[in-house]
Amino acid sequence: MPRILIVDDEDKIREVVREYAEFSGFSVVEAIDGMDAIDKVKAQDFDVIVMDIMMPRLDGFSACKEIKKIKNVPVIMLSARGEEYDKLFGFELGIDDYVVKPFSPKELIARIRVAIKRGSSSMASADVFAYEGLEINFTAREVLIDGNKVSLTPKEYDLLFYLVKNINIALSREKLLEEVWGYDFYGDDRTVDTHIKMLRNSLGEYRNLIVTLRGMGYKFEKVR
Amino acid sequence: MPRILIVDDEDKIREVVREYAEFSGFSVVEAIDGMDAIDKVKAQDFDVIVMDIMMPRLDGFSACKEIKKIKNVPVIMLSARGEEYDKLFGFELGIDDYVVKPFSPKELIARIRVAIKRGSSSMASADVFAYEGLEINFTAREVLIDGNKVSLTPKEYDLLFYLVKNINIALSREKLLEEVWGYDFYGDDRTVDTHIKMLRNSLGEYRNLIVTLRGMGYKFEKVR
DNA sequence: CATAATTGTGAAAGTATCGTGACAGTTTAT
DNA sequence: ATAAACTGTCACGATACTTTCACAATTATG
Repeated sequence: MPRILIVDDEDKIREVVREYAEFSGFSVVEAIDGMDAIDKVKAQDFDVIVMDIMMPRLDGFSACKEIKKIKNVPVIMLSARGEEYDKLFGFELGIDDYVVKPFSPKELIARIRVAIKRGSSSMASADVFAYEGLEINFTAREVLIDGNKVSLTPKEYDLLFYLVKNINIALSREKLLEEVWGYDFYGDDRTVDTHIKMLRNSLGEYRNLIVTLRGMGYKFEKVR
Repeated sequence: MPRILIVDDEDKIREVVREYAEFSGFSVVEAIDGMDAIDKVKAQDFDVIVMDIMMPRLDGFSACKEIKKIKNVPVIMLSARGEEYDKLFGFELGIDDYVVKPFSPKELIARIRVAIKRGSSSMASADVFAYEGLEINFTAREVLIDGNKVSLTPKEYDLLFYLVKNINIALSREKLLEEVWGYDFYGDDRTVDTHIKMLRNSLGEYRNLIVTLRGMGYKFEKVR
């Protein structure tokens, strides 16, 4: 039986969702705000979290951010009508879906089903590059070396992703600056070098997948 | 920036997809039904089309059929819950993927990315010159002899690339200096000779593809 | 064949590029 | 507000590369 966590400070909302969800065959746990939700997530596993944005103590976005650090659970946000900007902001946080209040419980349940299905199928379309013990997950923005998560800085991610997306293609510093830093970056060419250096250090034993093309730039190369 | 065409008669659906897609770095064009979509496809190029099945005037399947006659664009179909059409029928029409409503925008974007990647997987293959055991890959800035990588210096690459790009064309030292070294090089003519020497050494058994034109210059010659 | 013109080549001097650590300015987290 | 993390720049040293030059080898010419 799929387990869902419903997070909202309004009793009435929780009650309605619980009713429909249980009728639809889900097991429901409630949390009253973001802090409460984080505690529950630490203690138990859920298949999906349905969370309001506006809540006392800790809002939905912040809670979502924290939760994603703990476990990768699909999160569906409940947003009040007219919170357009928030949609974009939330998507960045890894929010899977939005349901605008007032919502039809039937619709919410349908979306919960979609989220669960997607979550359990372990994301069939996960965009991943793998080579020996090196795994680069573009979707999750995650790099694993021998199963251990490597934490990269934002620029390191961006640079690595661009290099890997253009595997076996020679890339000049200018090209890299334009594509990774942006066309409006008017800094030193050698900035690339420094970040390549740090990226190589982060890649440890796989550092040599990034080859220097003297007089030209760099390239990510998959050896055979 | 990849361009996507979203075809749906419901404003709300188009709006949501547009928002997420634009945030994800896509350029979005909307069409209100199948006929509209066909007009747009005739006028512009898209990387992927997201289309509803149930629409007034011209439905998604018929529109897809027509569109495929015009251009080969990946098509993702949106089907309402319960509209369990025969998937085989759809794939026969060249439909690349199905997303069932209500969908999570995040999932749709992921599928759009996959479709684009698939579509462009037949991307311009690496720019390569090959002759017997000699392979010159311009894209990767790589030269292989019998499958083994040959490491060249920057000038050797540049010189070789220019020679090969102008295969069977006689090139004077002046021309080579101007094109490979740059118009602002004010050095000795004979510098070319030295680099030709080193390049020939690097090319090993294929050294004689570079032919000396006495009193003139050099040329890269494909025998036979 | 002798000579001049031209090209091949090795070595040495000169130059450029890259990797790196340090640091200051900035952003982000706490 | 303070600490921590990140970014961009710089300068230094090691290394790789380029250029020049002198001489050897080759080719053309009378």
